[in-house]
Amino acid sequence: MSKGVTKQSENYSRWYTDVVQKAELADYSPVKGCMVIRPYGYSIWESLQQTLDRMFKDTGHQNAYFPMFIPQSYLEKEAEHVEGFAPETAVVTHGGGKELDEPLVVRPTSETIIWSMYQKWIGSYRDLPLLINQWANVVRWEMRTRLFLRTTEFLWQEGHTAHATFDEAEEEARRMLEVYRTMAEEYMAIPVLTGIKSESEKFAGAVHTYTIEAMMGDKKALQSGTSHNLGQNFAKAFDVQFQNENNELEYVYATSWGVSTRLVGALIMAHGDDQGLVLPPKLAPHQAVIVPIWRNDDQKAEVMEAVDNIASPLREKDVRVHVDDRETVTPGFKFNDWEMKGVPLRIEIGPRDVENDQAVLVRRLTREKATLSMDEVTSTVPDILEDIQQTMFDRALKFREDNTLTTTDYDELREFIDNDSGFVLAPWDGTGETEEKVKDDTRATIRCIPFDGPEVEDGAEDPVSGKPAKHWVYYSRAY
RNA sequence: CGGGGCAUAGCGCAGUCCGGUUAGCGCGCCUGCUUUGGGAGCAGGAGGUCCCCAGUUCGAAUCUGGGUGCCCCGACCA
Repeated sequence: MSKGVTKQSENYSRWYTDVVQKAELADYSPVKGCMVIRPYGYSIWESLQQTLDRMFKDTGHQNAYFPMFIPQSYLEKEAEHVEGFAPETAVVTHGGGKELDEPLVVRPTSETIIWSMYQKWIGSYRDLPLLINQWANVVRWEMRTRLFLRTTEFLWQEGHTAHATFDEAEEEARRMLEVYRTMAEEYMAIPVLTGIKSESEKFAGAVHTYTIEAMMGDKKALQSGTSHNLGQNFAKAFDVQFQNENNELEYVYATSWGVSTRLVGALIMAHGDDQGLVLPPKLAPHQAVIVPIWRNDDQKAEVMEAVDNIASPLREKDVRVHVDDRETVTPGFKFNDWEMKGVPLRIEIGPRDVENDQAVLVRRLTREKATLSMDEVTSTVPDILEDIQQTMFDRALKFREDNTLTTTDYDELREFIDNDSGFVLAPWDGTGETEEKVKDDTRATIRCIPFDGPEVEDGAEDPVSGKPAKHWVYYSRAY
Protein backbone atom coordinates (compact mmCIF):
# COMPACT_ATOMS: atom_id res chain seq x y z
CA MET A 1 0.00 0.00 0.00
CA SER A 2 1.39 3.39 -0.95
CA LYS A 3 1.85 5.90 1.81
CA GLY A 4 -0.16 8.99 1.10
CA VAL A 5 -3.30 9.84 -0.83
CA THR A 6 -3.67 11.39 -4.25
CA LYS A 7 -3.40 15.18 -3.95
CA GLN A 8 -6.66 17.11 -4.10
CA SER A 9 -5.26 19.38 -6.76
CA GLU A 10 -4.28 16.39 -8.88
CA ASN A 11 -7.56 14.48 -8.89
CA TYR A 12 -10.20 15.36 -6.35
CA SER A 13 -12.37 12.30 -6.74
CA ARG A 14 -9.40 9.97 -6.43
CA TRP A 15 -8.33 11.89 -3.36
CA TYR A 16 -11.79 11.23 -1.95
CA THR A 17 -11.80 7.49 -2.53
CA ASP A 18 -8.21 7.24 -1.28
CA VAL A 19 -9.15 8.96 1.97
CA VAL A 20 -12.21 6.79 2.49
CA GLN A 21 -10.12 3.66 2.14
CA LYS A 22 -6.91 4.73 3.85
CA ALA A 23 -8.72 6.24 6.81
CA GLU A 24 -10.52 2.88 7.00
CA LEU A 25 -13.96 4.46 6.80
CA ALA A 26 -15.41 2.08 4.24
CA ASP A 27 -14.56 -0.57 1.69
CA TYR A 28 -16.14 -1.79 -1.52
CA SER A 29 -18.48 -4.74 -1.16
CA PRO A 30 -18.91 -7.77 -3.41
CA VAL A 31 -22.24 -6.28 -4.48
CA LYS A 32 -21.98 -3.54 -7.05
CA GLY A 33 -22.86 -0.13 -5.70
CA CYS A 34 -22.92 -1.22 -2.07
CA MET A 35 -20.30 -0.53 0.56
CA VAL A 36 -19.08 -1.91 3.84
CA ILE A 37 -18.85 0.74 6.54
CA ARG A 38 -15.81 -0.12 8.62
CA PRO A 39 -15.63 0.38 12.39
CA TYR A 40 -13.94 3.79 12.23
CA GLY A 41 -16.39 5.07 9.62
CA TYR A 42 -19.29 3.62 11.54
CA SER A 43 -18.18 5.33 14.73
CA ILE A 44 -18.41 8.66 12.90
CA TRP A 45 -21.92 7.74 11.79
CA GLU A 46 -22.74 6.85 15.40
CA SER A 47 -21.57 10.30 16.52
CA LEU A 48 -23.86 11.90 13.96
CA GLN A 49 -26.70 9.59 14.96
CA GLN A 50 -26.39 10.28 18.68
CA THR A 51 -26.33 14.03 18.15
CA LEU A 52 -29.33 14.02 15.83
CA ASP A 53 -31.28 11.54 17.90
CA ARG A 54 -31.01 13.78 20.92
CA MET A 55 -32.18 16.76 18.88
CA PHE A 56 -35.15 14.80 17.54
CA LYS A 57 -36.17 13.74 21.05
CA ASP A 58 -35.74 17.30 22.28
CA THR A 59 -38.22 18.44 19.62
CA GLY A 60 -40.79 15.88 20.72
CA HIS A 61 -40.19 12.99 18.34
CA GLN A 62 -40.18 9.27 19.11
CA ASN A 63 -38.38 6.48 17.32
CA ALA A 64 -40.17 3.52 15.77
CA TYR A 65 -39.42 0.93 13.13
CA PHE A 66 -41.32 -0.01 9.99
CA PRO A 67 -40.60 -2.97 7.68
CA MET A 68 -38.12 -2.89 4.85
CA PHE A 69 -40.54 -4.61 2.43
CA ILE A 70 -43.38 -2.63 0.96
CA PRO A 71 -46.20 -4.14 -1.13
CA GLN A 72 -45.65 -2.88 -4.65
CA SER A 73 -49.19 -1.53 -4.86
CA TYR A 74 -48.52 0.83 -1.93
CA LEU A 75 -45.79 2.62 -3.78
CA GLU A 76 -48.16 3.19 -6.66
CA LYS A 77 -50.82 4.99 -4.63
CA GLU A 78 -49.34 8.46 -4.88
CA ALA A 79 -48.88 9.44 -8.52
CA GLU A 80 -45.83 11.71 -8.32
CA HIS A 81 -44.22 9.46 -5.75
CA VAL A 82 -44.36 6.31 -7.90
CA GLU A 83 -43.14 8.23 -10.91
CA GLY A 84 -40.16 9.47 -8.89
CA PHE A 85 -39.17 6.23 -7.24
CA ALA A 86 -40.33 3.32 -9.42
CA PRO A 87 -37.30 3.48 -11.74
CA GLU A 88 -34.88 3.06 -8.86
CA THR A 89 -36.47 0.35 -6.74
CA ALA A 90 -35.30 -3.18 -6.06
CA VAL A 91 -38.18 -5.64 -6.13
CA VAL A 92 -38.43 -9.01 -4.40
CA THR A 93 -40.46 -11.48 -6.46
CA HIS A 94 -39.66 -14.73 -4.69
CA GLY A 95 -39.64 -15.89 -1.08
CA GLY A 96 -39.14 -19.33 0.40
CA GLY A 97 -38.61 -20.74 -3.06
CA LYS A 98 -42.02 -19.62 -4.33
CA GLU A 99 -43.11 -16.73 -6.44
CA LEU A 100 -44.94 -14.12 -4.35
CA ASP A 101 -48.54 -13.19 -5.09
CA GLU A 102 -47.57 -9.54 -4.95
CA PRO A 103 -43.97 -8.39 -5.45
CA LEU A 104 -42.38 -6.55 -2.52
CA VAL A 105 -40.46 -3.35 -3.07
CA VAL A 106 -37.40 -2.84 -0.90
CA ARG A 107 -38.09 0.62 0.58
CA PRO A 108 -36.47 3.53 -1.23
CA THR A 109 -38.18 5.66 1.48
CA SER A 110 -41.02 4.77 3.82
CA GLU A 111 -43.83 7.29 3.27
CA THR A 112 -46.18 4.70 1.81
CA ILE A 113 -45.89 1.97 4.42
CA ILE A 114 -45.91 4.50 7.23
CA TRP A 115 -49.00 6.27 5.96
CA SER A 116 -50.76 2.94 5.52
CA MET A 117 -50.25 2.51 9.26
CA TYR A 118 -51.16 6.09 10.15
CA GLN A 119 -54.48 5.32 8.50
CA LYS A 120 -55.12 2.88 11.37
CA TRP A 121 -53.71 5.06 14.11
CA ILE A 122 -55.22 8.45 13.38
CA GLY A 123 -58.92 9.11 13.86
CA SER A 124 -59.24 12.30 15.83
CA TYR A 125 -57.46 15.62 16.21
CA ARG A 126 -56.50 14.27 19.63
CA ASP A 127 -54.18 11.77 17.89
CA LEU A 128 -52.28 14.66 16.36
CA PRO A 129 -49.61 15.68 15.96
CA LEU A 130 -47.97 12.30 15.45
CA LEU A 131 -44.19 12.75 15.50
CA ILE A 132 -42.23 9.65 14.54
CA ASN A 133 -38.69 9.04 13.34
CA GLN A 134 -37.02 5.86 12.22
CA TRP A 135 -33.38 4.90 11.76
CA ALA A 136 -33.18 2.54 8.81
CA ASN A 137 -31.50 1.37 5.67
CA VAL A 138 -33.02 2.12 2.27
CA VAL A 139 -32.24 0.95 -1.25
CA ARG A 140 -32.20 3.00 -4.42
CA TRP A 141 -30.90 1.40 -7.60
CA GLU A 142 -28.59 4.18 -8.76
CA MET A 143 -26.82 4.21 -12.10
CA ARG A 144 -23.58 5.50 -10.68
CA THR A 145 -22.44 5.15 -7.11
CA ARG A 146 -19.76 6.67 -4.90
CA LEU A 147 -18.75 5.67 -1.39
CA PHE A 148 -20.98 7.45 1.17
CA LEU A 149 -22.26 9.98 -1.38
CA ARG A 150 -24.47 7.69 -3.38
CA THR A 151 -24.65 3.98 -2.72
CA THR A 152 -27.31 1.47 -3.63
CA GLU A 153 -28.06 0.82 0.01
CA PHE A 154 -27.56 3.57 2.55
CA LEU A 155 -28.32 4.29 6.19
CA TRP A 156 -30.43 7.25 7.18
CA GLN A 157 -33.13 8.55 9.44
CA GLU A 158 -36.54 9.48 8.17
CA GLY A 159 -39.00 11.52 10.19
CA HIS A 160 -42.68 11.18 9.34
CA THR A 161 -45.12 13.47 11.04
CA ALA A 162 -48.87 14.03 10.85
CA HIS A 163 -50.60 17.32 11.65
CA ALA A 164 -54.05 18.87 11.81
CA THR A 165 -53.27 21.92 9.66
CA PHE A 166 -51.12 22.90 6.72
CA ASP A 167 -49.47 25.63 8.76
CA GLU A 168 -48.53 23.22 11.48
CA ALA A 169 -46.94 20.87 8.94
CA GLU A 170 -45.14 23.81 7.40
CA GLU A 171 -43.82 24.83 10.80
CA GLU A 172 -42.63 21.27 11.46
CA ALA A 173 -40.85 20.99 8.09
CA ARG A 174 -39.04 24.25 8.76
CA ARG A 175 -38.26 23.34 12.36
CA MET A 176 -36.56 20.12 11.26
CA LEU A 177 -34.60 21.91 8.57
CA GLU A 178 -33.37 24.18 11.33
CA VAL A 179 -32.32 21.09 13.32
CA TYR A 180 -30.32 19.98 10.29
CA ARG A 181 -28.77 23.42 9.93
CA THR A 182 -27.70 23.33 13.58
CA MET A 183 -26.29 19.84 13.15
CA ALA A 184 -24.29 20.87 10.08
CA GLU A 185 -23.00 24.19 11.37
CA GLU A 186 -22.53 23.67 15.08
CA TYR A 187 -21.44 20.04 15.10
CA MET A 188 -20.05 19.26 11.66
CA ALA A 189 -18.57 22.77 11.34
CA ILE A 190 -20.01 22.98 7.83
CA PRO A 191 -21.85 26.19 6.90
CA VAL A 192 -24.96 25.49 4.86
CA LEU A 193 -27.33 27.42 2.67
CA THR A 194 -30.94 26.91 3.68
CA GLY A 195 -33.78 27.33 1.27
CA ILE A 196 -36.51 25.82 -0.81
CA LYS A 197 -36.10 23.53 -3.80
CA SER A 198 -37.41 24.42 -7.24
CA GLU A 199 -40.27 22.38 -8.67
CA SER A 200 -37.96 20.10 -10.64
CA GLU A 201 -35.67 19.35 -7.69
CA LYS A 202 -38.31 18.78 -5.05
CA PHE A 203 -39.19 15.39 -3.54
CA ALA A 204 -41.62 13.21 -5.48
CA GLY A 205 -44.90 13.72 -3.65
CA ALA A 206 -44.06 16.91 -1.75
CA VAL A 207 -45.68 20.32 -1.81
CA HIS A 208 -42.46 22.02 -0.68
CA THR A 209 -38.97 20.62 -0.23
CA TYR A 210 -36.53 22.49 1.98
CA THR A 211 -32.82 21.77 1.84
CA ILE A 212 -29.46 22.42 3.38
CA GLU A 213 -26.70 22.76 0.78
CA ALA A 214 -23.00 22.69 1.59
CA MET A 215 -19.93 23.56 -0.45
CA MET A 216 -17.34 20.81 -0.75
CA GLY A 217 -13.57 21.25 -1.14
CA ASP A 218 -13.86 21.14 -4.94
CA LYS A 219 -16.52 23.90 -4.77
CA LYS A 220 -19.35 21.62 -5.80
CA ALA A 221 -22.58 21.55 -3.83
CA LEU A 222 -23.72 18.66 -1.70
CA GLN A 223 -27.38 18.42 -0.76
CA SER A 224 -26.91 17.38 2.83
CA GLY A 225 -30.42 17.12 4.20
CA THR A 226 -34.00 17.69 3.11
CA SER A 227 -37.28 18.38 4.84
CA HIS A 228 -40.61 18.14 3.03
CA ASN A 229 -44.04 19.58 3.56
CA LEU A 230 -46.11 16.81 1.98
CA GLY A 231 -49.44 18.62 2.32
CA GLN A 232 -52.34 16.17 2.11
CA ASN A 233 -50.88 14.12 -0.75
CA PHE A 234 -50.14 10.98 1.23
CA ALA A 235 -53.19 11.36 3.46
CA LYS A 236 -55.35 11.35 0.34
CA ALA A 237 -53.49 8.43 -1.21
CA PHE A 238 -53.90 6.37 1.96
CA ASP A 239 -57.21 7.86 3.08
CA VAL A 240 -56.00 9.20 6.38
CA GLN A 241 -58.70 11.49 7.78
CA PHE A 242 -59.30 12.85 11.24
CA GLN A 243 -62.24 14.42 13.00
CA ASN A 244 -61.52 18.01 13.93
CA GLU A 245 -62.89 19.87 16.91
CA ASN A 246 -66.00 20.76 14.90
CA ASN A 247 -66.70 17.08 14.23
CA GLU A 248 -65.73 17.47 10.57
CA LEU A 249 -63.64 14.95 8.62
CA GLU A 250 -60.42 16.34 7.19
CA TYR A 251 -57.34 14.89 5.54
CA VAL A 252 -54.18 14.93 7.64
CA TYR A 253 -51.19 17.12 6.77
CA ALA A 254 -47.78 15.47 6.59
CA THR A 255 -44.07 16.11 6.66
CA SER A 256 -41.02 13.95 6.14
CA TRP A 257 -37.35 14.74 6.56
CA GLY A 258 -34.09 12.87 6.35
CA VAL A 259 -30.33 12.86 6.45
CA SER A 260 -28.12 9.94 5.54
CA THR A 261 -24.65 8.46 5.68
CA ARG A 262 -23.96 10.98 2.93
CA LEU A 263 -23.15 13.31 5.84
CA VAL A 264 -19.97 11.31 6.37
CA GLY A 265 -19.04 12.19 2.78
CA ALA A 266 -19.80 15.82 3.57
CA LEU A 267 -17.40 15.77 6.52
CA ILE A 268 -14.66 14.27 4.39
CA MET A 269 -15.02 16.72 1.52
CA ALA A 270 -15.71 19.87 3.50
CA HIS A 271 -12.67 19.61 5.76
CA GLY A 272 -10.24 17.02 4.39
CA ASP A 273 -6.79 17.91 3.05
CA ASP A 274 -3.82 16.20 1.38
CA GLN A 275 -2.93 14.53 4.69
CA GLY A 276 -6.37 12.91 4.83
CA LEU A 277 -9.42 13.39 6.97
CA VAL A 278 -9.94 16.35 9.31
CA LEU A 279 -12.71 15.77 11.85
CA PRO A 280 -14.47 18.43 13.90
CA PRO A 281 -13.84 17.83 17.63
CA LYS A 282 -17.52 17.57 18.49
CA LEU A 283 -17.98 14.53 16.26
CA ALA A 284 -14.53 12.93 16.23
CA PRO A 285 -14.56 9.41 17.72
CA HIS A 286 -11.20 10.26 19.31
CA GLN A 287 -10.79 13.96 20.11
CA ALA A 288 -7.18 13.52 21.16
CA VAL A 289 -4.76 10.69 20.65
CA ILE A 290 -1.75 10.26 22.90
CA VAL A 291 1.37 8.82 21.28
CA PRO A 292 3.90 7.60 23.84
CA ILE A 293 7.55 7.40 22.82
CA TRP A 294 10.26 5.32 24.46
CA ARG A 295 13.54 3.52 23.78
CA ASN A 296 13.67 0.92 26.52
CA ASP A 297 11.54 -0.65 29.21
CA ASP A 298 12.56 1.80 31.91
CA GLN A 299 11.56 4.72 29.75
CA LYS A 300 8.38 2.95 28.77
CA ALA A 301 7.31 2.66 32.41
CA GLU A 302 7.99 6.35 33.04
CA VAL A 303 6.32 7.50 29.88
CA MET A 304 3.24 5.38 30.37
CA GLU A 305 2.84 6.73 33.86
CA ALA A 306 2.95 10.27 32.51
CA VAL A 307 0.48 9.29 29.78
CA ASP A 308 -1.95 8.07 32.38
CA ASN A 309 -1.50 11.26 34.38
CA ILE A 310 -2.76 13.17 31.39
CA ALA A 311 -5.34 10.75 30.00
CA SER A 312 -7.24 10.28 33.25
CA PRO A 313 -7.93 13.93 34.07
CA LEU A 314 -8.83 14.61 30.44
CA ARG A 315 -11.34 11.77 30.47
CA GLU A 316 -12.79 13.19 33.65
CA LYS A 317 -13.40 16.36 31.67
CA ASP A 318 -15.25 14.27 29.04
CA VAL A 319 -12.51 14.54 26.47
CA ARG A 320 -12.49 11.44 24.27
CA VAL A 321 -8.86 10.38 24.60
CA HIS A 322 -7.24 7.44 22.89
CA VAL A 323 -3.83 6.13 23.96
CA ASP A 324 -2.02 4.55 21.04
CA ASP A 325 0.23 2.08 22.84
CA ARG A 326 0.82 -0.19 19.87
CA GLU A 327 4.34 -1.62 20.02
CA THR A 328 4.38 -2.94 16.49
CA VAL A 329 4.60 0.42 14.73
CA THR A 330 6.87 3.41 15.23
CA PRO A 331 5.77 6.81 16.52
CA GLY A 332 6.29 8.30 13.06
CA PHE A 333 3.85 5.80 11.62
CA LYS A 334 1.31 6.66 14.29
CA PHE A 335 1.57 10.38 13.55
CA ASN A 336 0.71 9.80 9.93
CA ASP A 337 -1.93 7.22 10.73
CA TRP A 338 -3.91 9.50 13.04
CA GLU A 339 -3.54 12.44 10.72
CA MET A 340 -5.06 10.33 7.96
CA LYS A 341 -7.90 9.52 10.32
CA GLY A 342 -8.45 13.16 11.14
CA VAL A 343 -8.03 13.12 14.93
CA PRO A 344 -8.18 16.82 15.94
CA LEU A 345 -5.38 16.80 18.48
CA ARG A 346 -2.26 14.69 19.00
CA ILE A 347 -0.36 14.63 22.27
CA GLU A 348 3.21 13.31 22.14
CA ILE A 349 4.91 12.23 25.33
CA GLY A 350 8.49 10.95 25.33
CA PRO A 351 11.40 10.66 27.80
CA ARG A 352 12.42 14.30 27.20
CA ASP A 353 8.90 15.44 28.07
CA VAL A 354 8.75 13.33 31.22
CA GLU A 355 12.00 14.88 32.33
CA ASN A 356 10.69 18.40 31.77
CA ASP A 357 7.14 17.71 32.95
CA GLN A 358 5.71 18.70 29.57
CA ALA A 359 4.00 17.34 26.47
CA VAL A 360 3.90 18.26 22.78
CA LEU A 361 0.51 19.11 21.32
CA VAL A 362 -0.08 19.08 17.57
CA ARG A 363 -3.27 20.31 15.94
CA ARG A 364 -4.47 18.30 12.95
CA LEU A 365 -6.12 21.24 11.22
CA THR A 366 -3.12 23.57 11.14
CA ARG A 367 -0.38 21.06 12.10
CA GLU A 368 0.69 23.71 14.60
CA LYS A 369 2.96 22.35 17.37
CA ALA A 370 3.11 23.58 20.94
CA THR A 371 4.98 22.43 24.03
CA LEU A 372 2.95 22.74 27.20
CA SER A 373 3.49 21.78 30.80
CA MET A 374 1.54 18.73 31.95
CA ASP A 375 -0.77 20.90 34.04
CA GLU A 376 -1.46 23.20 31.13
CA VAL A 377 -2.31 20.24 28.94
CA THR A 378 -5.05 18.97 31.19
CA SER A 379 -6.45 22.43 31.78
CA THR A 380 -6.37 23.75 28.19
CA VAL A 381 -7.24 20.80 25.97
CA PRO A 382 -11.02 21.39 26.19
CA ASP A 383 -10.49 25.03 25.16
CA ILE A 384 -8.19 24.03 22.34
CA LEU A 385 -10.79 21.60 21.01
CA GLU A 386 -13.42 24.29 21.11
CA ASP A 387 -11.10 26.65 19.28
CA ILE A 388 -10.44 24.04 16.59
CA GLN A 389 -14.18 23.49 16.16
CA GLN A 390 -14.74 27.23 15.63
CA THR A 391 -11.73 27.62 13.35
CA MET A 392 -12.98 24.80 11.15
CA PHE A 393 -16.36 26.45 10.73
CA ASP A 394 -14.83 29.87 10.06
CA ARG A 395 -12.52 28.43 7.43
CA ALA A 396 -15.29 26.59 5.66
CA LEU A 397 -17.49 29.70 5.69
CA LYS A 398 -14.73 31.87 4.29
CA PHE A 399 -14.08 29.28 1.60
CA ARG A 400 -17.71 29.31 0.55
CA GLU A 401 -17.90 33.10 0.55
CA ASP A 402 -14.67 33.37 -1.45
CA ASN A 403 -16.11 31.00 -4.03
CA THR A 404 -19.55 32.47 -4.49
CA LEU A 405 -20.35 34.89 -7.29
CA THR A 406 -23.32 37.22 -7.25
CA THR A 407 -24.23 38.27 -10.76
CA THR A 408 -27.00 39.39 -13.07
CA ASP A 409 -25.00 38.58 -16.19
CA TYR A 410 -25.42 35.21 -17.90
CA ASP A 411 -22.02 35.16 -19.60
CA GLU A 412 -20.40 35.75 -16.25
CA LEU A 413 -22.45 32.97 -14.70
CA ARG A 414 -21.49 30.52 -17.43
CA GLU A 415 -17.83 31.34 -17.30
CA PHE A 416 -17.76 31.01 -13.52
CA ILE A 417 -19.48 27.63 -13.55
CA ASP A 418 -17.36 26.38 -16.44
CA ASN A 419 -14.24 27.17 -14.46
CA ASP A 420 -15.53 25.17 -11.48
CA SER A 421 -15.40 28.29 -9.40
CA GLY A 422 -18.29 27.55 -7.07
CA PHE A 423 -21.78 28.87 -6.34
CA VAL A 424 -23.54 31.56 -8.31
CA LEU A 425 -26.29 33.72 -6.82
CA ALA A 426 -28.45 35.08 -9.62
CA PRO A 427 -32.02 36.26 -10.26
CA TRP A 428 -34.46 33.69 -11.65
CA ASP A 429 -37.76 34.05 -13.43
CA GLY A 430 -39.18 30.97 -11.69
CA THR A 431 -39.68 28.90 -14.85
CA GLY A 432 -38.55 25.35 -15.49
CA GLU A 433 -37.43 26.33 -18.99
CA THR A 434 -34.78 28.70 -17.68
CA GLU A 435 -33.61 26.19 -15.12
CA GLU A 436 -33.35 23.54 -17.85
CA LYS A 437 -31.41 25.84 -20.15
CA VAL A 438 -28.84 26.62 -17.48
CA LYS A 439 -28.49 22.93 -16.77
CA ASP A 440 -27.95 22.14 -20.46
CA ASP A 441 -25.47 24.97 -20.86
CA THR A 442 -23.43 24.48 -17.72
CA ARG A 443 -24.43 21.24 -15.90
CA ALA A 444 -25.30 23.47 -12.95
CA THR A 445 -28.68 23.18 -11.24
CA ILE A 446 -30.64 25.42 -8.92
CA ARG A 447 -29.56 24.25 -5.49
CA CYS A 448 -32.15 26.32 -3.67
CA ILE A 449 -34.07 29.53 -3.42
CA PRO A 450 -32.41 30.79 -0.23
CA PHE A 451 -34.47 31.95 2.75
CA ASP A 452 -32.18 34.90 3.31
CA GLY A 453 -31.48 35.84 -0.30
CA PRO A 454 -31.46 39.44 -1.55
CA GLU A 455 -34.73 41.21 -2.30
CA VAL A 456 -35.73 41.19 -5.96
CA GLU A 457 -35.78 44.81 -7.05
CA ASP A 458 -38.45 46.26 -9.30
CA GLY A 459 -37.58 45.68 -12.93
CA ALA A 460 -34.95 43.03 -12.18
CA GLU A 461 -34.62 40.50 -14.98
CA ASP A 462 -33.62 36.87 -15.23
CA PRO A 463 -30.21 36.93 -16.96
CA VAL A 464 -31.12 33.87 -19.03
CA SER A 465 -34.62 34.68 -20.27
CA GLY A 466 -34.81 38.43 -19.75
CA LYS A 467 -38.18 37.91 -18.10
CA PRO A 468 -39.00 39.56 -14.77
CA ALA A 469 -37.12 37.87 -11.92
CA LYS A 470 -39.02 36.28 -9.04
CA HIS A 471 -36.25 35.18 -6.72
CA TRP A 472 -32.53 35.12 -6.27
CA VAL A 473 -31.31 31.51 -6.50
CA TYR A 474 -28.08 29.60 -6.06
CA TYR A 475 -26.79 27.73 -9.09
CA SER A 476 -24.04 25.14 -8.78
CA ARG A 477 -22.76 21.86 -10.03
CA ALA A 478 -23.63 19.25 -7.46
CA TYR A 479 -22.96 15.73 -6.28
C1' C B 1 -27.87 1.57 -22.21
C1' G B 2 -23.73 4.07 -25.62
C1' G B 3 -18.04 5.04 -25.70
C1' G B 4 -13.07 3.64 -23.58
C1' G B 5 -9.96 0.53 -20.47
C1' C B 6 -8.64 -3.57 -17.31
C1' A B 7 -8.51 -8.83 -15.29
C1' U B 8 -1.31 -12.35 -13.06
C1' A B 9 0.13 -13.45 -4.63
C1' G B 10 -3.80 -9.63 0.36
C1' C B 11 -2.96 -4.69 -2.52
C1' G B 12 -0.41 -2.17 -6.74
C1' C B 13 1.93 -3.79 -11.05
C1' A B 14 5.79 -6.16 -14.86
C1' G B 15 5.83 -10.25 -18.15
C1' U B 16 1.57 -10.99 -23.19
C1' C B 17 3.35 -7.76 -29.08
C1' C B 18 7.35 -12.22 -30.99
C1' G B 19 4.44 -19.28 -27.06
C1' G B 20 9.75 -22.51 -24.40
C1' U B 21 13.11 -24.28 -17.75
C1' U B 22 11.08 -23.44 -11.32
C1' A B 23 6.01 -16.76 -13.47
C1' G B 24 8.72 -11.98 -11.32
C1' C B 25 8.94 -6.90 -8.68
C1' G B 26 7.22 -3.24 -4.89
C1' C B 27 4.15 -2.79 -0.64
C1' G B 28 1.81 -5.68 3.01
C1' C B 29 2.08 -10.43 5.97
C1' C B 30 5.04 -14.23 9.34
C1' U B 31 9.86 -15.32 12.41
C1' G B 32 14.33 -13.42 14.69
C1' C B 33 17.72 -9.57 16.09
C1' U B 34 18.57 -4.41 16.20
C1' U B 35 15.26 -0.11 16.45
C1' U B 36 11.39 3.77 18.15
C1' G B 37 10.73 12.40 18.81
C1' G B 38 7.49 12.34 11.28
C1' G B 39 5.51 6.32 7.49
C1' A B 40 12.59 1.86 10.78
C1' G B 41 16.93 -1.58 9.19
C1' C B 42 18.97 -6.35 8.27
C1' A B 43 18.37 -11.62 7.68
C1' G B 44 15.16 -15.57 6.81
C1' G B 45 10.15 -17.21 5.31
C1' A B 46 4.93 -18.05 3.77
C1' G B 47 1.73 -16.93 -0.08
C1' G B 48 -0.40 -18.17 -7.33
C1' U B 49 -7.09 -22.33 -10.44
C1' C B 50 -2.00 -16.17 -14.38
C1' C B 51 -10.89 -14.35 -14.50
C1' C B 52 -13.79 -18.78 -16.75
C1' C B 53 -14.74 -22.33 -20.83
C1' A B 54 -13.27 -24.30 -25.38
C1' G B 55 -9.69 -24.48 -29.35
C1' U B 56 -4.56 -24.31 -31.89
C1' U B 57 0.28 -26.50 -30.40
C1' C B 58 5.19 -31.23 -28.51
C1' G B 59 4.37 -27.02 -25.14
C1' A B 60 -0.30 -21.41 -23.59
C1' A B 61 -0.21 -16.11 -18.51
C1' U B 62 1.28 -15.30 -23.81
C1' C B 63 -2.16 -17.14 -29.98
C1' U B 64 -7.81 -17.89 -31.57
C1' G B 65 -13.14 -18.00 -30.36
C1' G B 66 -16.88 -17.46 -26.76
C1' G B 67 -18.36 -16.03 -21.87
C1' U B 68 -18.03 -13.42 -17.08
C1' G B 69 -16.61 -9.62 -13.80
C1' C B 70 -14.76 -4.82 -12.64
C1' C B 71 -13.21 0.35 -13.43
C1' C B 72 -13.55 5.20 -15.96
C1' C B 73 -16.52 8.77 -19.10
C1' G B 74 -21.89 10.29 -20.60
C1' A B 75 -28.19 10.11 -19.65
C1' C B 76 -31.12 9.42 -13.32
C1' C B 77 -30.34 10.70 -7.89
C1' A B 78 -30.13 11.64 -0.60
